[in-house]
Amino acid sequence: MTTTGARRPTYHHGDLRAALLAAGTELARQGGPDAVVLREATRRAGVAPGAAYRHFADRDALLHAVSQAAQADVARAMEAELAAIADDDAHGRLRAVGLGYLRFAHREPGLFRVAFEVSADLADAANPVRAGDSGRSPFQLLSHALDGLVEARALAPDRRPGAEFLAWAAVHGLAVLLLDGPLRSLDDATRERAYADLLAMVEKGL
Amino acid sequence: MTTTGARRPTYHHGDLRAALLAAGTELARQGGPDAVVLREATRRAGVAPGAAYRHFADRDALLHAVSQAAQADVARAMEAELAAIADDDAHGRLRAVGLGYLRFAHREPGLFRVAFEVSADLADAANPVRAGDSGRSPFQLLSHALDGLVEARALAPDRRPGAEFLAWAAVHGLAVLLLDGPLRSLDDATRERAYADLLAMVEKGL
DNA sequence: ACAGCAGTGTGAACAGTGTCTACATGGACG
DNA sequence: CGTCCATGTAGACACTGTTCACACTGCTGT
Repeated sequence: MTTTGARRPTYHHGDLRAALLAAGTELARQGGPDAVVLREATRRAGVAPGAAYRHFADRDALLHAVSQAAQADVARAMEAELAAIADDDAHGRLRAVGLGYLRFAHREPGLFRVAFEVSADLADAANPVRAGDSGRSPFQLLSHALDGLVEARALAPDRRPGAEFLAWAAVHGLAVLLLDGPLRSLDDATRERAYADLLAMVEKGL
Repeated sequence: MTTTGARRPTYHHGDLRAALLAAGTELARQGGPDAVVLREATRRAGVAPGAAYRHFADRDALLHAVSQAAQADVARAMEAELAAIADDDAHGRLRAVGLGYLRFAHREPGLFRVAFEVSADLADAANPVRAGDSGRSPFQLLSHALDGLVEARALAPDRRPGAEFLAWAAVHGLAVLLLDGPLRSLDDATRERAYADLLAMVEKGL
């Protein structure tokens, strides 16, 4: 997974860039952004530290790449939840993308942090479509679900372009608070009810 | 500001603990959590690196202390907004604490990040009252404002204990998205309108 | 087929970091 | 006045990101 997609030169290593990205992703999964240590990634790829600089300008560039891959993972999780919902159930579709987002944050806290705490990347999250990467960004999925809801019910006739951000803000904020906030240790049922309550609040408040 | 309050022994340095905390806070203000570098703090205090370990067990302990101080700053900012609102204006008081929170995040992004991105601290944010520190925590202020609103209007008769978290989630999420998200560079007027919109959404959705 | 070459990985080095240890110092208190 | 414990120092260690000169490798053009 997380194949770069482009060229596959098969030089000395095979595809070091992909190997470093995979190692970085594994580190991110276990320990969040700070755990993405360049030297450790090269170690796991069985390569000297300097080799990384043939593929990434910086430790930040590696972290950036891991972050983009993690954002794609979030989007995939959202789409998976979406798959079970009928196309005309606008209410359900909004709930699904929100749930996908929140559940991913709980299931993969490290990746989630890297996806959205790496500052420069959030700016990309709302951008049209990433170059090669296939799917939509998490923000686009949420925004699209909101569009559907607005069409289905005449929910907010004067819906201004910021409404999707407000919804995202609420969902993202709950995810963060559940991640390392006062609600960290919560049993599954209560947490799931918090998801539902928040999404209801968002839908009602828009 | 940020005086520890307790003993002031005037040993070699005077009060190194406070000096380190001040230096750490300044570093946090400029560069967020990663910028809180123990050695740099000792350098600014004019002291050897090892000296810090007489007052903080860890770099993490220093960061933790800076985080608590920053949380107190957030609370102060919220209370400052609250001061201009009449006691019986429950609507206005909820808005005020939310605005204080959001405006602080924009004015002091580095401190805000340290206040709420340092994982272990968020758990404390909701706790009753911190040991020596005078005022309320940001969460308590928000929760209190919500209580007022519930009393004033029979807003949510079956208000479950999680409602304040949902409101906090929405406010916090917007703050984060505005900090290093796609809305980063936004003119002041638009940003303030986003604050108002979100708080309206929260109030309507509760 | 062979020389060249650009892409790729190596090894050693540098500065900077957190952290530990043995040692020095100086103010407080008997 | 003398002792002692809290405080600060010096130096070391392991680790990090980053850079440099160098070595290899496999494709390219003649």
